[in-house]
Amino acid sequence: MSAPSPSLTALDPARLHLPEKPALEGLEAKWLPRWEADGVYRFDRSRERADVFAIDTPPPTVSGSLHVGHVFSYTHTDVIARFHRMRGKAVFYPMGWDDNGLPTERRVQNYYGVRCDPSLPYDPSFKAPEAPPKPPISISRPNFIELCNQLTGEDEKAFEHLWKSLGLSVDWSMTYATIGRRAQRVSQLAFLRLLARGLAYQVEAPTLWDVDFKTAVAQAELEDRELPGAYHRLRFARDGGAAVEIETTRPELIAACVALVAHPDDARYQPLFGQEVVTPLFGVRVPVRAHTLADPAKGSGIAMICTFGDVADVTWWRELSLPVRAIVQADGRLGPVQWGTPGWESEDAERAGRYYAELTGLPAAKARTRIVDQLRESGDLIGEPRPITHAVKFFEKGDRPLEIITSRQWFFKTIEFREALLTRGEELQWHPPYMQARFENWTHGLNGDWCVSRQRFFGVPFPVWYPIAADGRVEYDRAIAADDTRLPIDPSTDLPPGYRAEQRGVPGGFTGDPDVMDTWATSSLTPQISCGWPDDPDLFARTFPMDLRPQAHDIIRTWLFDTVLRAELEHQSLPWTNTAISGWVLDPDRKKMSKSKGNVVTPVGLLDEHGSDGVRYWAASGRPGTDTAFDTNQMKVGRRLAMKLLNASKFALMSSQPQGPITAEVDRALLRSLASLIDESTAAFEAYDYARVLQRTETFFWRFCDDYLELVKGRRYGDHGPQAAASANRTLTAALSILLRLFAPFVPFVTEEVWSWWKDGSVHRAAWPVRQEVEWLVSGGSADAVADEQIYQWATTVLFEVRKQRSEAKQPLKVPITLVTITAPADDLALMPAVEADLKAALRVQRFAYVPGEARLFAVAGYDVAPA
RNA sequence: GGGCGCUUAGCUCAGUUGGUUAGAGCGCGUGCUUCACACGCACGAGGUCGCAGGUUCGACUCCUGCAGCGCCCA
Repeated sequence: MSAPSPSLTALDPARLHLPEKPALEGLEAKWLPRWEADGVYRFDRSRERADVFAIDTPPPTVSGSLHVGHVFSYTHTDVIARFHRMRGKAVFYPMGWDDNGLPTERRVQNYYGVRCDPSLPYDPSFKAPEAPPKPPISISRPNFIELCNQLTGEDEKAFEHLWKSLGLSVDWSMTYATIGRRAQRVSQLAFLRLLARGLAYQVEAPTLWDVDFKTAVAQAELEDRELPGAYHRLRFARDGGAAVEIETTRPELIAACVALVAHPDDARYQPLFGQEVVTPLFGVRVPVRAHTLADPAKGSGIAMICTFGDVADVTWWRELSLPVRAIVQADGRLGPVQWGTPGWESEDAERAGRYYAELTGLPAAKARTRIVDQLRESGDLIGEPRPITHAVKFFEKGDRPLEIITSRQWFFKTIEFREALLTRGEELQWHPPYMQARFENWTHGLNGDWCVSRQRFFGVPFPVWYPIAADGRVEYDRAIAADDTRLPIDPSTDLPPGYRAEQRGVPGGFTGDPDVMDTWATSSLTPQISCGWPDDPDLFARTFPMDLRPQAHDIIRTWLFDTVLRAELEHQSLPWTNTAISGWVLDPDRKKMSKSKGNVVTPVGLLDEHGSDGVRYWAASGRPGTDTAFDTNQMKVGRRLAMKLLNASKFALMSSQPQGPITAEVDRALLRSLASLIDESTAAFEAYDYARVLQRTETFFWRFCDDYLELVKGRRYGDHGPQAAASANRTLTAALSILLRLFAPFVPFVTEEVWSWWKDGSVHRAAWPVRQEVEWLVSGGSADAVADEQIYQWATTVLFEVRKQRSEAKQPLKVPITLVTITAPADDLALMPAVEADLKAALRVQRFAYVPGEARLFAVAGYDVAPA
């Protein structure tokens, strides 16, 4: 890493090696191994916190497919990382793999044709079948986890290959996996610390439940899906009064009804509050209650409360202190009920049992169909069901609507930190700023603590056991925590302190917690995992809180929120000071690209076809937060830019002697405008607006090629003497040095290639350009600067006017123009002497003549067409 | 239902505190093998800036309403 110095823009002729014919092909293969061998992106952990730029890289789910969206957003991060590295920061840029959880389990099941059965013992000789058998074979949990590790290992290789090909400047020596030993240790330790402080707790409570995966899910994993349904109008009998009619979309839950509810201000139902009604079919007496959450405009304005049909039921149940009458089981089927026993009292238990027997064991959807027939037959269905479309809550990866099941689950306290989290959201610097609203929306809308246990297999286990009482009852409220010096542990194989192996699962012994943590319970600790908490306090002090969290906007409610929460709980601080939110990649129809839509493009082929620099160019032109259309055209443009860089650089360097003081007005003007570009680019980068830097630099570069290079061509070849050439040559080398460094974060391969022709060391470790580099070369006050700028502007005007006429006359450039007569104000004409020689050469004009006048007129006398 | 964002040339997008005639690239058209580059060069055509009001000497830009698209939340 070099500091800005005059040598950066200087040329050592002895060092220069120009290729005959520069090419883009093979640059990735040439530079990737060299960067790795030279440790160009290695983090220097001797640097103090103030000199470190720490990035909390999103660990991709390796079981997901490689996606062009990955390429898009990870390029943004890399561009920022490279900028800060060039500015002299020690960039802390590790990569992680997020491989635990459902996506991996699903993939392993399908890939190998296996199912996990935790009751089976480990089979050390088990080998995965060649082809997935049907039906799937059952294997033990340890065997299943082996397959998970095997497959994720392969997936990680594919991801690493992609990232490297893309040119991410990650320090690959710091890679972690969220299922790795260190990540397990950190998440178990963090859990135990929350447990000790009472911030982690377990409770038997209604929990969102996926009936296919048979696991609890968190609020953050919900999504609404529009589904056809129907309102069923039902009759509830009332002693000595007219029946009450309610409307419900879930009549199969009548047996789970514990009350009716209406709005306290609803005059229609006010007389009923406190009275009892009787459920249809099952004859259960339930109270009519008042609650503001009941919507008078919805249905008949009075609803049945079941335990539990939806999240509103949970609220009513809790706030109105209602009993539990649960019928839906973990598998989504209606469970058996003994009518007439305590909790299941009925006016007519025999009749209730008869109806219910036909429903027992049916999945909810089938039970609904059946009960509608029963209701029709009993006369309790008023009219026919009215079809509607309504939003139903699903697990985002699930296939059937969620149920709400009462079960024992671990929770992290979240709700009581709502205000603190909102404050953190204000402290965090959002790029773009409006994304903070997503965070606030979500945080305001939280309706419960974070359920972190999952009834899955491939994940981080809870490091606790429970004693088994003499009567065989598991004593959940006496959890035995693991010794935090021994982490990570697996309670299904490791022993709790003071117990022997043969005491597992027997009265007087113990049992391990069977669940694993929500994948986000580990992923929310990526700052702690990568920064060395708590085992490497030295590294932690140099990197935490980190500088940047890049991520996509769709996981603000999960990854970003959870990470802010964990840092607040453990460190009472933000985990990072900035977050850069990237948009999505949209297909040409402006739909989000996703696997399920089948419009995904595999990125590896793109890199081969357009070159890494070309693909990066497209990605980097997408501003933070902005969805960007997938556009191979832009990749081609990027590739063209890279090619142009090769060729223009060759020109700038090929006849670069002599070098000398910068004396020409246009040279000074060019360099001064480059100084402005440096200022603007640096400011934009500091504001995370990398796309602006690329766009401005590209525009400058193209003008540089089309106007400046053409203008000085004759002069630099010595047509006007060595001093004039020396000025042009020094300008060309300086401008090239600065432009290469401005482009380096975006197109790292081609800039490194060109840099290597004439400079030592990597351009990616070279100092980011500063205005001072120009000022070392160009003297003169602001009056000179204005005059030089006018001359440059005038030169480009003449260039344009004469080119236009040559184009209209359809004359090739090799045919000289005999005479151009310029009519213009005297002020303009006074600028000509400074650029006349350059213009004559660039435009092939034999002679200029000048006529003072009001309007600008450029008259081409004729072309000196050589006789055929 | 609440919130956020977007709407500028055929396409993809710039347009920083309101200020001459609204820009670029791609695509298109017409030419050009010009000794860095045909993965090139020159030139050209193409837009009443989503709609309707308002503020202002002046609005793509600020305000209000509406519409369409997308996303977040309930």
